[in-house]
Amino acid sequence: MAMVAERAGVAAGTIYRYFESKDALIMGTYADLEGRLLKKVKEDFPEQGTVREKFHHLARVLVTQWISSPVQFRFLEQFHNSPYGAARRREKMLDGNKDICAGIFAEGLEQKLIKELPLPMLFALFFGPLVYVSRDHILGFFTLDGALLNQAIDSCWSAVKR
Amino acid sequence: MAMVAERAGVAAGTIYRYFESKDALIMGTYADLEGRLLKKVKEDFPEQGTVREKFHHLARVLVTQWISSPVQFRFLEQFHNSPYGAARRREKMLDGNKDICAGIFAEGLEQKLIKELPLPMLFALFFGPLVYVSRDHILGFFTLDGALLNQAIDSCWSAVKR
Amino acid sequence: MAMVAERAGVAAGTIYRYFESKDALIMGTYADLEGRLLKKVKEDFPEQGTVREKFHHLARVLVTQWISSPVQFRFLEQFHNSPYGAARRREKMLDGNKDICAGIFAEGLEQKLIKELPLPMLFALFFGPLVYVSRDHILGFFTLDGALLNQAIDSCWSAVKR
Amino acid sequence: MAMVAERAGVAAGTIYRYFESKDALIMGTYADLEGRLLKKVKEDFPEQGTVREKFHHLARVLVTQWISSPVQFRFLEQFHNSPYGAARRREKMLDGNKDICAGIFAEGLEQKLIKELPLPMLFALFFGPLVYVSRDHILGFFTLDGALLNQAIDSCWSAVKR
DNA sequence: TATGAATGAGCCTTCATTCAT
DNA sequence: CATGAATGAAGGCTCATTCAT
Repeated sequence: MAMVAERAGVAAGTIYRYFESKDALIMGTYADLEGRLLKKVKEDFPEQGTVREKFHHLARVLVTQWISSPVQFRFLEQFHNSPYGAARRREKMLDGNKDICAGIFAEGLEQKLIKELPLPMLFALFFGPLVYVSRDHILGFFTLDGALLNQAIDSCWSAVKR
Repeated sequence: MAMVAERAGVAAGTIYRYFESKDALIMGTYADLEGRLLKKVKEDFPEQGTVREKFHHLARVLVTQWISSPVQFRFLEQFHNSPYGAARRREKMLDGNKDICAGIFAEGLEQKLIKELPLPMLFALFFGPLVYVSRDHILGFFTLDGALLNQAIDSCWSAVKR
Repeated sequence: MAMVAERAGVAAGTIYRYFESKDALIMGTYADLEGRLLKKVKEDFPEQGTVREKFHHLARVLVTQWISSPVQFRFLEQFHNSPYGAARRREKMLDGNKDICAGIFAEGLEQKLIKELPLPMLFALFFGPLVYVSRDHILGFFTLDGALLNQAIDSCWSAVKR
Repeated sequence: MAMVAERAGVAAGTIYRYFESKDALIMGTYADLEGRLLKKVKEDFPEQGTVREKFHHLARVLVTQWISSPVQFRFLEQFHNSPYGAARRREKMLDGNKDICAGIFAEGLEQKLIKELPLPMLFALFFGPLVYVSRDHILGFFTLDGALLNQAIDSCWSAVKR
């Protein structure tokens, strides 16, 4: 909290006018980040395109965003790996509100284009590699240029498509 | 450290005779865990089998181990996500010592069975989903029975194979 | 201070237009409360009664007020136990202004009805038990009905009378 | 806690090896103090004396102790006025273990020497003035010499005796 | 070699007070 | 006059590490 305050150029106590606690700050920051990410996804979204095109769009936008701001990516990763990340997912599963990702999977399933597997597994197959690929790019283990990203997304598509 | 000492049945200070610091303890624990994991992989390893069979064996053993001991899985995950995990990988890349996983990929590449992509990317495509699938099983988002595990591994194989 | 402001329906800073500091607010609140208490004592005060009757009236009114509003009682108690309580008493001793309580004691002394002891000691003998009895009633250690209150006051009277 | 540590000549963290929390430190300190007080009461206790003599002994020892160490007296007072003091009393009432004070009251009641009133009320009548008298002596409102103390105790006895 | 008491920097949070608006 | 955002010292507590025994 001290570091956050310092970077924000305010005193430590000031944070607590805007966030009830450290946890609230983390949750709020996550929600904000996710919102901005999804907003980017919705821009130029190929509403009329094929499912495959939608997946490509989604994946490309996400990965592009992630690797363009490593600090945010680290934050998202850590959030997902924390108990709060798990809690958030559990909540999300309960309220029927499909988010945009789940929507694309649903469409793919409906059209019998992708495998009939539990949704979390489809997510794992499709997003797992994208997250790892982004991380390794950020860490410098290899360079993810446009061509490689395309191949990565194709591979993910291969994993989930029938 | 206090908890570790207590579980070990020794005094807090004793740890420091065996490990220079908390970090060293974590690194050592990781190395030990990884060693045991790889040992399990080597048991019944289909030395004479096809590359695909080797991948299947590797994946099945790993996932089985992971989900059979969630605490260890959490530890491995956290380690990989920490700066020390990255440091370790960097070191590994430098010394030419191929570990068993890299070996299988090398074999697949040699036989032109899998895509010609940077090794970290192949790892991401193959192991990313496996890790995520294991995590979601542990968190209870779905149940990974034998059939689903098979489909998961097949999907991962689809992602990396030519 | 934040809570006080909220209950008062004003902003936090507004308090400082009316009270110089938290301490001043506390002192002012105490003075107000004491004033109201003494006002109640003066209503129906048996100006023509015996000293014993005056003591009874005084004690009954005070205890009745105290236990009818536990929050105020807590405040008075805490105030008396604080350095400010002591300071206030010291000031009071200096200015010759006898308050109503001291007046009754003076009358009793004059009429040789009560023991010749230092005033603070007479106060202790008479009010100490009343405060404690009120506190224990509020805390629920016993129930102070009218009969018990009468006995309590009689006992206090026994303690100070010759 | 910082001040306690400093006075104890240890680092802040050291306290927590001996007391689980600030509350535990307070409770422990109180128990210790009370124990020492009661030990003093038991020395030279007139086991064969009359109830009145026992009360006199008890009161004299307590007041003498209190005023001989004002800091401890302040602590005891604050403790009794805190929620923990109330909680402690409640616990004590539940376990039948009569403490030495309650024992003397019981004896007095048995011998029909003191009024039949609820125990908390008898405590209030007898100890209330003693506490107040000690406090006022410590604050310098008057000087409690041996003679005055005797009169105070006699007065308290008058308050509770039949 | 093992112990475990001691350390102290650091953590999150609160709250009386100020001051530009 | 009132506001309320900002302040920052202080609070209780944790924990990796050290060192005399």
